Amino acid sequence: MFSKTCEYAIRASIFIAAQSYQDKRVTIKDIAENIDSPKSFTAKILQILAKKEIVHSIKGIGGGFEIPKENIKRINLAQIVIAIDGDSIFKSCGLSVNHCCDQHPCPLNKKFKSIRNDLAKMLDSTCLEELVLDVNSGESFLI
Amino acid sequence: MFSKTCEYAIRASIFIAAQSYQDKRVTIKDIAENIDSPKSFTAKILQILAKKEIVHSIKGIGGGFEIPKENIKRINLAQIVIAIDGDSIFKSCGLSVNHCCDQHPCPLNKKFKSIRNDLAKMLDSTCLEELVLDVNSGESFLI
DNA sequence: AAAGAAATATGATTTAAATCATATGAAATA
DNA sequence: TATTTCATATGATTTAAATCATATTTCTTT
Repeated sequence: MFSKTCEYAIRASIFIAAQSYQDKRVTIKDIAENIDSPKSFTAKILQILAKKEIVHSIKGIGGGFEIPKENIKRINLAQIVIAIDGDSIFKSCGLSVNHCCDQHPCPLNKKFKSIRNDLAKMLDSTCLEELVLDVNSGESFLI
Repeated sequence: MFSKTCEYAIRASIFIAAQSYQDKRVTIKDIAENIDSPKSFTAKILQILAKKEIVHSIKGIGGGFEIPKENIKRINLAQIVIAIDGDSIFKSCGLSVNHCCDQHPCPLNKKFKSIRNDLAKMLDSTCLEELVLDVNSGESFLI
């Protein structure tokens, strides 16, 4: 469904948000350990998220990553997915038929659109905050 | 969503079925040309489909691939997807969290399950026949 | 100002998927 | 039975994603 990169991005974002929610800033090492991801690879992903202003990075001693509390409500999964994988998951043809569209549909066009729409709706309506609450209350896990 | 291999498998199956529906047998070359896929790669995929008895292969002059008419009704997309990609798409965690399950759910477990179920339902309820009819009537395209 | 701790930037390596190429085997027909 | 046409089998190559490694930059603290 998502690329591994995107999965790590989502898990990292949730973790950072969960810590920021408790006023804690986290380093790459913290993140990698707590979401069980390769450290350098995670660093690369965080750079992208920082550039897209999904996470905020602070260099130097005491630095790390955080997500301002106001943003935890505002950031949704769709933004993260788009930042990493682009919007192909929302638009691309399920059978990779060239130029598949309503005027020139693949045999699955209609049925796929419905599922893709559900996915898009879900990603769009799921903000970090609700995921953070679940993680912080021990109802769900990142590892 | 699906691997490229699986996409080719689905398109090839639809094409073969569409031709079989009109009592025509097709060669690998025909298939590759008509679904715009790499020929040798397609051959490899067809071997798998033949072993899983989704398509029927006939060697020698006049040979090729076909899907017996009775089967065009019976074969659904889920069977093809499982033959190629396995059932991971129906079961795997959207965030690749280790051992994600109801007792140890990732933050997206619930929401993903709902979408995966819709997908499974769609693949299960879509048989080759309905796709073939669309293709043969010119309503949808494989290329 | 110096030292240390952090992110950033870049490039190399590994792995897996996708693709290409070719030799082999089986069936039909002449 | 020889030849041709097809699928089958196998392995090599390419490509892209994932991972690893390291040098550089920035910031903080002393």
